[in-house]
Amino acid sequence: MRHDFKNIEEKWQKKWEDEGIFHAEDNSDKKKFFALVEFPYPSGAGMHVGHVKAYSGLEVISRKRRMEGYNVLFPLGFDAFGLPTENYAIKTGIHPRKVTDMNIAKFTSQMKRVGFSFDWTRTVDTTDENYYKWTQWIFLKMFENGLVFRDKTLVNYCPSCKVVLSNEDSQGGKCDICHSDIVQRSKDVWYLRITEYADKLLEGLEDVDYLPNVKTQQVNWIGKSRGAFVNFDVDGADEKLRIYTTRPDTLFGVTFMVLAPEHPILDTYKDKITNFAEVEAYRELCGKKTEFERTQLVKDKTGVKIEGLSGINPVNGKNIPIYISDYVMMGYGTGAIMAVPAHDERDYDFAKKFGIDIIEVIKGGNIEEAAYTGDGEMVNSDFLNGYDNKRDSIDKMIEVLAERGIGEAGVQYKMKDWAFNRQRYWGEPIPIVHCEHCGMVPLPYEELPLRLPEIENFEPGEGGESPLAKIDSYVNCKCPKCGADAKRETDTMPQWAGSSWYFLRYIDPNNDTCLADPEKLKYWMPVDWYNGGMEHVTRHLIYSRFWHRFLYDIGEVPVKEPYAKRTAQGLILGPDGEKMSKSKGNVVDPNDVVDAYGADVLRMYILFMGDYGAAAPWSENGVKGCKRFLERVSALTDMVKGGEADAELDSLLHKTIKKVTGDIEEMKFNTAIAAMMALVNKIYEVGSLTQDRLSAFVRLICPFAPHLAEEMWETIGGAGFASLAAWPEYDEAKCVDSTVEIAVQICGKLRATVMIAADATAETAIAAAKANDKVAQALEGKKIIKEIYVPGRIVNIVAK
RNA sequence: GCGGGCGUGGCGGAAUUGGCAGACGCGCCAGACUUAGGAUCUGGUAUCUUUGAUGUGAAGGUUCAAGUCCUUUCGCCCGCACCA
Repeated sequence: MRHDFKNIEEKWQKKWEDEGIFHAEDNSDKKKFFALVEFPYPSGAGMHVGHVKAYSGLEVISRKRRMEGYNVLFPLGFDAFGLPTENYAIKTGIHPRKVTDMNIAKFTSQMKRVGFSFDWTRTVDTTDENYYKWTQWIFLKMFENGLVFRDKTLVNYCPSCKVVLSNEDSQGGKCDICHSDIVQRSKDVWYLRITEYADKLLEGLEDVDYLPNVKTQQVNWIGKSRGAFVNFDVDGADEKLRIYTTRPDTLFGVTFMVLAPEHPILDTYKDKITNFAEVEAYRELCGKKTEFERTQLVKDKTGVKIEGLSGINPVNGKNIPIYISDYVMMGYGTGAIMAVPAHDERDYDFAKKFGIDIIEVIKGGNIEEAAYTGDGEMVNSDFLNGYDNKRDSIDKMIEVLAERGIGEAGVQYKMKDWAFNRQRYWGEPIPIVHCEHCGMVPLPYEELPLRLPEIENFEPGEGGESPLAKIDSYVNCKCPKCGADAKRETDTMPQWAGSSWYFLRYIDPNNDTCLADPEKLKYWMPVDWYNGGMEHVTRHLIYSRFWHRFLYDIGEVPVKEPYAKRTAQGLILGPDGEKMSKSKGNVVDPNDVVDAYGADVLRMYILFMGDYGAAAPWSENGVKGCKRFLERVSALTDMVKGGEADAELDSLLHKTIKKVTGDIEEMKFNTAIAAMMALVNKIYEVGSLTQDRLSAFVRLICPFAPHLAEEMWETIGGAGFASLAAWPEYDEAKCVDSTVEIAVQICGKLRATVMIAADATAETAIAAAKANDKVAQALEGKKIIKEIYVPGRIVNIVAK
């Protein structure tokens, strides 16, 4: 019997929806399970196979949890603000609102066809004014708590998208949206003070169950380092030059200093700098380099010596030259460094090029040839001589120096404050008014949401200003504080704003008096399991942990960390093993697979193709294999017979239930499916099975192939929905074989296998092994030195 | 450069964490049923000089026993990257 997947899939999807069987209950005594997947950006291209893989993991786990009796919240929404929609609107003239609605409708119907068990009654849309009202509300709360500021600094700017980007959005010097080169521009922009939460974000990682590499990546991104700030007197200036170093132990090796080209002290003392023209020329040269070029590690250092100013080394009073060079960044530390060429590779390269002294202060290397960055005994260091920077910690060094009034302990982070704005239309308006008298004034909470105005032209301004700046009726307003004429902020929030708290809104999606009801938050939070892509680890995952921790600090949410557990799925590669892309023409459309093979086959194949966390190439033949398997499964209803169950088959069934139950929890879906395939092969070999064995199998496969499972469940007269039936249990006793086949090795080489009782003693096992012909033959004339029996596994006899 | 990971048949991948390497699937080979097979079913399928030997990128080592642990080395992928 061939099953008609099109009809049965439509039939069950409709029944599930009509009866609302996947709706999470709000006031329940049941144990809760909150499963979260990263909500999609509803692009015009529709659903991608990557979406299916990203959601299928927790889909299976959520379905299993429901069958285990949990109250499951497994929602999906749409992260719909963003540039692609806006660019499409610019190109076609269709309003972003319309484009978004169309795309959401398309995505929703495609998701439903896959049979995902999302609770569609809790969908959120970040572009809905009832949603972004609360995004704005959180922004104002941050403003109120001093976490929002405006600063004119060098920012990452994408000339193609005409927007300012955060550090997270310009990794590798490329725009995260269009991949063109980022340039540095001086601009007045909004920042969120995420650095204030750096330590809290680090500490929070200790209490959560994240994949180890997710944790390490976040730790590295935050990049906390401990060191010391040291002030150097400047000959020729009446202010001190402050530097940050993680190696205060090498202070006696300092032979020069380097400033970032943008360092403000240069402008303050430009009259004293006799070669200021040269300095200006070098600055101009650096300005032309992109941030990416500038951060490339290059052996060939460039720089200019500052004539007229020199530094004084605080430990020995020596006069040392000051240089500017672009290998020092204004954005990290103080924008100035003490250079120790003997023990730092970059300083070494610079000193070699400019002919500066190299003084060894740590023994262990050969400074004639290269910088020595290792540990060792300290020399040429006056009062520090005899210390060993391996034995004595950096903290000890800082202490010794501080006693002499040199430097103080300090901490630095690689993470920078979050540039929080886009000069575009399709984003949350920033609810701030600029008033001549009162400065930056937040909109009163009761005036939220601040709606996006209806406009015709979405094109951003040439000078990088928001299209909203052209709308006078929007810009001109009254100051909420003094009532005078004022101007509204025209920047909008970046893409990541709406996604920084969306999981909270699923809990209470229609609440219009607060983010979400505190009682409901208490029941549902934290998210029990969050699955998503590795690409979000240093963006969304950091941002949303920051927002959530802030909301905790102001008492809006009941738990510190939003996500108790975080896993990640691997990419699906094209059939050629390359990353799928339109230009390579290797994209597989999941909708075609659903059309040709059905949703169950698609789901099954995506989970079977390999390790869930690893990348794996698509294979059309692999899809066919899964189709074949499901055909064989569907025919099982014809094989039901009464009478006694086959004992061997029964045992395998219980082992399979145990295996699948455990594998799902570890996201080892591929081996779970392999075990079910092996079971089906065995059933075919036996030729029949009993009704209750089939019932158990149908429930077992239900999370993977739910439509087929429902159909079979109905055929065999199961009550209600298979999706809500009890998860099959296994009998531990039946998972243990009474007799086992064990391997017999002689000197580590396999010679035979023998059947013995599972609970056999070492003596009987070894005796049984020796009784084997081949073993006896191999042992003939040899002296037995050692006999090993590993229960249920192996006998190894060592003989000479 | 730093951090993380990986390397197993023709292919995707398994291996109870030190205990019979290659589960399961694909592909391939043979057979059955067929007018037909790119459908279905059954059997086979690591390699070789096949009573045996050799095999998990390479070379050493620990062990009764190594894909798994240690050392060295080669190659690939991902993240960060002149972070002072």
